[in-house]
Amino acid sequence: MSGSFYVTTPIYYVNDKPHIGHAYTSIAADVLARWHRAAGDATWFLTGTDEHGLKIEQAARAKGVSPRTHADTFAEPFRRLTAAMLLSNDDNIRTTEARHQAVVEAMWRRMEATGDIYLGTYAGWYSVGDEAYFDESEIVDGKAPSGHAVEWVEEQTYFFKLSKYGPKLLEYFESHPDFVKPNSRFNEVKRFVEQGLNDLSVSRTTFSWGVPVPDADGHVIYVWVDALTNYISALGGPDGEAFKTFWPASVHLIGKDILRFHAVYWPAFLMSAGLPLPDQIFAHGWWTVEGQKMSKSLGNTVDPFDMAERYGAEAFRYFLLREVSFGSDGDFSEHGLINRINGDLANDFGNLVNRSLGMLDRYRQGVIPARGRAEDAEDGPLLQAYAEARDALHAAMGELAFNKALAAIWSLVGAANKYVDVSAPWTLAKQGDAARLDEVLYTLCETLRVLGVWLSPFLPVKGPELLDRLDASPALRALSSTDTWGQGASGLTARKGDPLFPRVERPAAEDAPAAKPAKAPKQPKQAKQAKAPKAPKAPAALPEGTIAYDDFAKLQLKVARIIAAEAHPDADRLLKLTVDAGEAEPRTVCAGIAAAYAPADLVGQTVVLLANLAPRKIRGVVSQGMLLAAGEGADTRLATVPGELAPGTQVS
RNA sequence: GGCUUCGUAGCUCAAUUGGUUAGAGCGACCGGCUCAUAACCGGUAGGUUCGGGGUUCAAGUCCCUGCGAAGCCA
Repeated sequence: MSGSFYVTTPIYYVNDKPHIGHAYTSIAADVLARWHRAAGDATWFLTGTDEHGLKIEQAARAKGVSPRTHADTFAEPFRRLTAAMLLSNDDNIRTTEARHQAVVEAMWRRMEATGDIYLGTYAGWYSVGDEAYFDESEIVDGKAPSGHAVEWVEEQTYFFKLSKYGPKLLEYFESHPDFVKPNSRFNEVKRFVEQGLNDLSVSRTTFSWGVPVPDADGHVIYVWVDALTNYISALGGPDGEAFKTFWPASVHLIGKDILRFHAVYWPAFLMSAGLPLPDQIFAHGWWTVEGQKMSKSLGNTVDPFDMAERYGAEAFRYFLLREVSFGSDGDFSEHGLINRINGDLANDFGNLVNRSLGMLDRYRQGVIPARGRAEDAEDGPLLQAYAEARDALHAAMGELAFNKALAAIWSLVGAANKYVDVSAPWTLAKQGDAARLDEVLYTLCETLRVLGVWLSPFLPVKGPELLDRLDASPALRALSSTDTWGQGASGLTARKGDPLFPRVERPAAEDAPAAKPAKAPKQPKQAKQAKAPKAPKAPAALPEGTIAYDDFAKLQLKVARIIAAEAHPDADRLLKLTVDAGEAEPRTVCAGIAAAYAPADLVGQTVVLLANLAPRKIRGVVSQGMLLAAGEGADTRLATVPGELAPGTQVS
């Protein structure tokens, strides 16, 4: 199935810092690019920055720097995204580059030659914030629908005969049912075009930071003509070598906010210029953060650099693509991220690698054995899981269903963990059944190899690292080497190594959600309530993490007396305490203070108990609360209460 | 205001052209194993499929209506 594959992200507007949305699009594009490279396709992955426009010009002026300097400064973090998110982009175009501007000019001339550009007068309300004109009827309270300020502008501008392309676009949509994904978005586009298109004003005279209109002093080419053209200017334009190989693009990945520009304007420009249209435009969804809409004013934007640093870029990549279906909105939370890391990456996958290579190491000194004796009843389910996962994975990648692709891969991880259980290599080793043990270990190594290949596009460091440990040759890393079972070589020496994905500790504050207080009203409502009344109030300048008194009041802190203490039966670091909190029954509480206190020293101490913490089973003992303490290890000290306060007394 | 989509187990989501006892993951509970990263495997958990009405031999799956949410357009 090798051919050519060209994937793009939007060029990111440099008036903003990179956030989770930018990272998301780029990561998705990266996974596609890596997948297609592994499949042997000639692949090109383009990202870039949009650096023109009135907003940039004004922001630069406000800072007293040149637009160029401003653009340079703000483009830099976007370029760092490549290293931080482990992107494999082949190019990173900037609209301020000469190679781009030349192609924009060429595009203009082509459209002009077709007779689609004419000079006219535009009068209307212009919003700098939206970079768009609004009709009188759209103005709400003297402002743009977005709330941005507008000003009345009358200017001579060039127009593009967009109206002429309505029928052609509809015809094209009809014959290309996969042109826009998801389908619901395609429907929106169709409806928009069906309503009739107005000609589009495609030049500006109100600013100069852009590509000049050829032979028309004072006119600058409309930002979207400029911006969209990046997809071909990066290929050298219509006459470029790369253009011949890679155009039309296989897929433009975009956020749903810029769908119309990509699905209506861009195709119309291309038609006018006599160029082929991209195969597909895929609009993905938005991320909310901890249930709330992401916004600068709320200060809850997710910084991808921060996430990569704290949890690893791969874990972040995995979470974003696994958590929701591409095309739907999703919610980002650290709680969810940690669940994915610990559950999927550490427990399921990482541990599978660790236990498998551990046994190979122990029983075969790390040498991947030749096939031994198969047992259909035991091997069958795993081989079937492999075949099903393989087919599901290919199907899912074909439709950009990354979450399904990962689910398919994890179904094989699950089957392999079960296989270890059922085949019980440790028993085979004890019994000396070498032929069977060989087969089982080979099977596990082959599974790991397949997983390594499949996961490499998603986990571009840990995937190859696993293959390194398996001593896999380049041929054994190609996607095609996983098309049929058993291509993995015997006789190679594998290295066990450290756990691929260590479990991450949940921040103490994160623990609360485990109690799961029946999540009351749904997010959107909360968001609105929180927003409407709060909006006028500037977010108070309180330190991050500040809580309201009400939040504190939720904690039931009580004085308690320790009436018994003993070592926890199944955990070295814990003590099992019995405390009197002034209630009918004494409580059992597990505390991680074994290193600091001997049980006998504790009886009779008066301490502080968090009494309304959800009970939790800790290594087999149900702990009904938590004692306040400070310090770590042997330096831990319980918070004690001097004197003789009665157990049950409220601490406030 | 018009149009579109959606509302399924505590949470996130599945359910071929309407068709047998509505599924999975996470969480919870119980049990098993010991190779492994307090990991892994198994089992259980009974959700009026938002409410109401209708079509049909049969509806989560079609129609009407009410409520709620989201999106596009004006």
